[in-house]
Amino acid sequence: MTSTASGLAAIHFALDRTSPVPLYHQLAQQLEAAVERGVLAPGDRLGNEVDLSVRLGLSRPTVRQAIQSLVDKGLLVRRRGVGTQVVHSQVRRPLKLSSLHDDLEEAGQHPTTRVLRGETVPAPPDVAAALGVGEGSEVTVLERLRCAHGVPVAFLVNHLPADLIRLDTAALESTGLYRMMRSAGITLHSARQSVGARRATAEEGDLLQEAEGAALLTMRRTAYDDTGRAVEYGTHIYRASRYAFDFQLLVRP
Amino acid sequence: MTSTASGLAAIHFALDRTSPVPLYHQLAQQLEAAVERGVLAPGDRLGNEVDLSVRLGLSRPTVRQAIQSLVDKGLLVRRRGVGTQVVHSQVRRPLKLSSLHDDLEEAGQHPTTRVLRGETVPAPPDVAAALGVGEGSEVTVLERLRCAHGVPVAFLVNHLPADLIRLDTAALESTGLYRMMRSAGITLHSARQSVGARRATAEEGDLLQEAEGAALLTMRRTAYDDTGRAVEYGTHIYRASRYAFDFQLLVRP
DNA sequence: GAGTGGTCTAGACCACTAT
DNA sequence: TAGTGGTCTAGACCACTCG
Repeated sequence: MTSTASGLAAIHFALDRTSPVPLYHQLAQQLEAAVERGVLAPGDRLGNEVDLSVRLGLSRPTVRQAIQSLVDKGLLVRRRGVGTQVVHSQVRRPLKLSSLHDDLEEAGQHPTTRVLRGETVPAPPDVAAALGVGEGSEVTVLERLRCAHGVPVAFLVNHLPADLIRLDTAALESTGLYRMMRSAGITLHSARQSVGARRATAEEGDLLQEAEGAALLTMRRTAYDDTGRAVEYGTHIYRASRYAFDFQLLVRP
Repeated sequence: MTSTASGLAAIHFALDRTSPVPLYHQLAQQLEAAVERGVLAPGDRLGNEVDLSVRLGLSRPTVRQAIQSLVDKGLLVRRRGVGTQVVHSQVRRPLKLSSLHDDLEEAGQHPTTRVLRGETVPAPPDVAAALGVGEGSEVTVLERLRCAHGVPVAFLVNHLPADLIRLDTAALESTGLYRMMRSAGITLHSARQSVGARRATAEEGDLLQEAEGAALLTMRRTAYDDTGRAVEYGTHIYRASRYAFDFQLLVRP
């Protein structure tokens, strides 16, 4: 064990028991940071939960909880009788409730949004069905044009129960709908999505600067909060020539 | 507490300590079954981990582990100071490494597959890059036509390192590629996907019984195993008129 | 056989929510 | 204030993998 200085041995872990952040979470964050910074290289073994817990002055279950959270993220792999290893590279950002705004921002495309329409209307039948509200009850309808580098990328139509959030066009243009919902105290739980394709109508072509009949990606989504209440229904179209859904899946054992 | 017979109280849990199946997993399965059968209705509280652990003769961490696994699945929601509740309906099948074969089978569409091509060839540059193998090294290439009700739905092209599995056309036509890989001892870990759209070429139209220029859904996927090794690279096209990707996302807190 | 993760126990104290 | 989940401990034994 004197021959090689393993990656883990070189790491200094700083755990603060007075912090409100749970110990297992502090440990997980520092392990993840070590992986990001390359201190722990892909394939490196983390080895021996017991030793690690002794070294850190934590109980083994706490150390396990930290490691498990990174396994769930796909960053580490545990194998019985073998050990825990850093996963080999390619794993990053798992599929989340993807927001086009965030997607483009991460890709450095400086997205801008123009709100074309934002008002409260009686729910049409399809929207009422998707949101699980009475037909004709009040819903907020949003139509937005998302651009990157000044070029249209997507046309987004969203419907929300009218009592959920207050319409704020300025905030919508700068931060995106999901962040607004989050800061309005809505905790998203899950969403159903359907991704398809079709050809653009003449109007859609005008809007997105595509020819009539061009290929479009379509996405329909209904999002639910903790309580199972539908909080958003979106029907979006994307220029297939400029946008694709890109994501990572993790296989649950 | 005599006024209402709560759903949970009526359930008989049968835990077998001699079984190789972990106790927390047995409990999770039976709780899940109770939700599926409607014994536990959406909104029902599961309440009180401590009482439940006493009643079952389990420790609280074990009960927690069972509940946590169902929370991770999106079936239950826990809120501090409140309790644990069954999530309100709409949650089901989370996004997994989706296999078109399984998808269609679950939808009752009786899929059939015809292997159009299956051979070993030197890896072309794009395939070599995606699989992380040397250009020109041996890879297995598969071309398959997937049909439902005798009508073409998708054209699937897959590349795999040649040493991974043995080509078995019969098995491929009956069980699908992912099951074959699984039974060959390959444990999938994650995959990167990109979903887009474009218009069909004349050849693609012939193959899929669509007009030239029809909208197609496209999917590119690289799948990795435990060790981070790329085990499959697929470039698929789907008839957008007959197929859409349908899935459920869970938001991780 | 040695070393690893997987499971399980029986407690403890804390933080949050509701009333 | 009572009740809930959230965190944490200090052990124990088992199952699997590898040399």
